Amino acid sequence: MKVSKETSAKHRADLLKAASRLFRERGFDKVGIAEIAGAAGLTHGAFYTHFESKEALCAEVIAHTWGRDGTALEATVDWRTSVEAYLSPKHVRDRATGCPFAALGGDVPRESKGIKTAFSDALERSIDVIAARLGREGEASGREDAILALATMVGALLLARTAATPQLRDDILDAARKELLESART
Amino acid sequence: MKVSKETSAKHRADLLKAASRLFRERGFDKVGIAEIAGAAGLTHGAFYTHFESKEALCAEVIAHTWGRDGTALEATVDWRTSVEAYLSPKHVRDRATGCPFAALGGDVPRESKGIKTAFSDALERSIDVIAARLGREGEASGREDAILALATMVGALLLARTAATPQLRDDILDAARKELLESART
DNA sequence: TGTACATCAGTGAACGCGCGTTCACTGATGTAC
DNA sequence: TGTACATCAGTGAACGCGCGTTCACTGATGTAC
Repeated sequence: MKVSKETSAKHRADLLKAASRLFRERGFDKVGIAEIAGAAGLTHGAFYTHFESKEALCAEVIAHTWGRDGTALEATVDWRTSVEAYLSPKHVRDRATGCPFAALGGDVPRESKGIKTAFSDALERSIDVIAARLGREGEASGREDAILALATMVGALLLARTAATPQLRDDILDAARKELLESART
Repeated sequence: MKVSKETSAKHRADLLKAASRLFRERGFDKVGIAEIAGAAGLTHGAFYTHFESKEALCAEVIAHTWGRDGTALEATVDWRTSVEAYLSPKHVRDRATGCPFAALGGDVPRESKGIKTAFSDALERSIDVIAARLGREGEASGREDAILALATMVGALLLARTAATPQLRDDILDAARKELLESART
């Protein structure tokens, strides 16, 4: 049965939201259309009135995910607090609501061009955002520092998530946190 | 038809080798048993005389991959050369023969416990190897430095592989290389 | 404002396909005599 | 050393299953009068 325009728009947003969480938690391949639709309170058939294909959804999800509950890097809190939240056991656990770079970055090179482009654009924007936060008054090295900080954080989070023991996980988080907060103080 | 013990052992090694390359290139989910068997010159049925299941293969592949053409971190060349090889456009391109942490690290948290354990063990060993290479005469901070270096390298390689332009790719590689070679000189 | 009707978001059965896995069979290997 | 036979690695057809996608149908929406 038909629903109102507002309801339909909400359903589309719900599909994106559900896909964003599920993809980050389990990857593009391990989540089906039916499960995404179900999480949004719909059946799988309705999915195709909102998206042309699963691949189209993936690309749109990527563009959509940043600016939501994503990286915690664009937050209004100070840099130190952002780094501590990023490199926390909680973020290691909460893949579904965490950083998309760490959750999906490894999958992107295997996917289609549309997905790769959307991801790369988000990466460029994130670098700019971090550079703006790190940069002290027209410093030329802003971009380089931002890239280095992002790479270290993403790498540490990724490896921490593969650690089988809390000990190893915390060693990784601690090593990265120490470095990032020290270099920020300079 | 039956084959000799030596041939059978070679077939098993060939299956592991083919799976190691294919998994790193395309991930566990996007590679099928038939394709792995085919790459090893066998049919899919033969696979099950060597491995109990695909999952069992995955776990064994992880344990098997390090110490082969893996990370380039255990090489006989000096540290600077290792870092430059790791953070090179060639390594960005050659996923199939490159670092398993960057290629499969993102998938590991989604997989079974056996896979996670195998991966975590390899991570511990790699940290030790790097610590031994970095450590200067009984330095206490060896492990921490090793973790930081590995996280930065893995994060940079992962992000560089998602970059849609050579410009962004090289910016990422350059930023990480600069940092790693500077901090090694101290 | 009220009525008639075209639109179209959502439903659920159905499809083709590829995957992991099983199994009856084959024939070379390697062992027992 | 030579022969007979049990073993078992490899083959390829077949299986059940879940997936992405399609489509005839439904009925509430929203528009034309």
